[in-house]
Amino acid sequence: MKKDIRKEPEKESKLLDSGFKLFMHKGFQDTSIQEIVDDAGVAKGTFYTYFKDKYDIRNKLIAKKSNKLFNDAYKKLKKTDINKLDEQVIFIVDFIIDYLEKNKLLLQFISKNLSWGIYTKTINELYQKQETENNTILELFLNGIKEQNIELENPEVTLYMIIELVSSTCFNSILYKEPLPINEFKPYLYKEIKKLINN
Amino acid sequence: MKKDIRKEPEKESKLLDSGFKLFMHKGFQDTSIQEIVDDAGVAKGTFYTYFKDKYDIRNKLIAKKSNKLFNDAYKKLKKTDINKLDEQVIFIVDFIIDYLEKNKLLLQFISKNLSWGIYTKTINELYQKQETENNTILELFLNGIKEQNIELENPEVTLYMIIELVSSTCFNSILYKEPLPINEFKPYLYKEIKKLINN
DNA sequence: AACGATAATTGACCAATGGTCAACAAGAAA
DNA sequence: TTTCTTGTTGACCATTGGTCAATTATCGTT
Repeated sequence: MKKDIRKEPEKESKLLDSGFKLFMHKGFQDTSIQEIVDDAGVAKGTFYTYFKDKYDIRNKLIAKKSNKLFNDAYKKLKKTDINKLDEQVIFIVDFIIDYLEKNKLLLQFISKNLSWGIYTKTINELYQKQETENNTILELFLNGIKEQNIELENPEVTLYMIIELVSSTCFNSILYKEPLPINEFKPYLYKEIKKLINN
Repeated sequence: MKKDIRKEPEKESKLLDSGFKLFMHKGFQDTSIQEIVDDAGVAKGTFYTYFKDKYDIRNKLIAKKSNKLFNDAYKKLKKTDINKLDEQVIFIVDFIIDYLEKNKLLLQFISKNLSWGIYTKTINELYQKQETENNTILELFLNGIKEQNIELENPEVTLYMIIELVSSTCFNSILYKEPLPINEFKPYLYKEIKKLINN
């Protein structure tokens, strides 16, 4: 028997849009499901055919938005002719910082609700349903290391540390100006990234 | 007129204990205030004379527990004769990792609920009410730099990056074994800490 | 000791919300 | 058309965070 797919993707994406809009302006806790479905123009019960619960829509939103941001950065990099690995990484970091600085609400939303476990789990789910693109930065990184003869004991771990260092410090630098406002903080950060890559 | 202080600190600490116990075993969301006050043996209203709301008790718990852990590490360090700055920092990091590895529930609680803004704000409040000790690692770090003639452009920023790198990566390594289980991950981390301090 | 003032405590009560489900609608297959 | 599956609806429920008027305990003052 063929599986019947009648679920309209429009409804899900409408709910996602409404959820995102409301989470941005009112925060996750202060947004009720009733408000989301009202905004999306569907009944409350419908919400629960597309999402397991309130956390489910939040996780999917974070995963999608983060992933899009990341892929945009990667696409823009491919249009440049930057060819040194450390500069490539810094280009991507810079793109992401700029974007988040201009979208502090998004950053706030991500940093308040993101946790590594949730993120990887949801990204994985979306990837298996082919609703998201692959993890391109790892490829970039591994290729760069091969081509440029960079010696790293464990590239995956190095990349991981760079990502963590960037995200945790930049979030604070942009949102709370701690320990420095982002523009003063950048040089230190980039120096450390170079150190991590070039030994 | 003298200020009347009749509030019993016992009640507050009983509520904190009950809250901690329940948050550990049932999680923050699944613990109701009714359960906390029942466990502490007070009425619901009393809760709200000691804490502004449910988030308030959570923030105070995180701040207190994190602070205690940190100070325990520092006290133990002072009993050793480690005198190189990078080794001192690694000693403290090691102490904290060990502790959190043995108390995964606490780590989970902290990492799920901690955000930098909340943390610094709450620590600051507690410090002003003299309910917590001072920020000793910064002193250690600055003293070490002076005594050992280490050259760092901006020591505060370096220390900050070390703390962020350690916390974000170790949390994931212990809880999710990503990118490596903590024991395999440690060498990479310590190498990077040394790089950060020694250039 | 007695009194008044202030602060702490209580628990019934309320409003809001996350989630359920029986009934209904719409479309596909026969 | 009839049947079956899947999507949709919104009234309804249980739970919970937070309030507040009334009560009790404690301190300073006379």
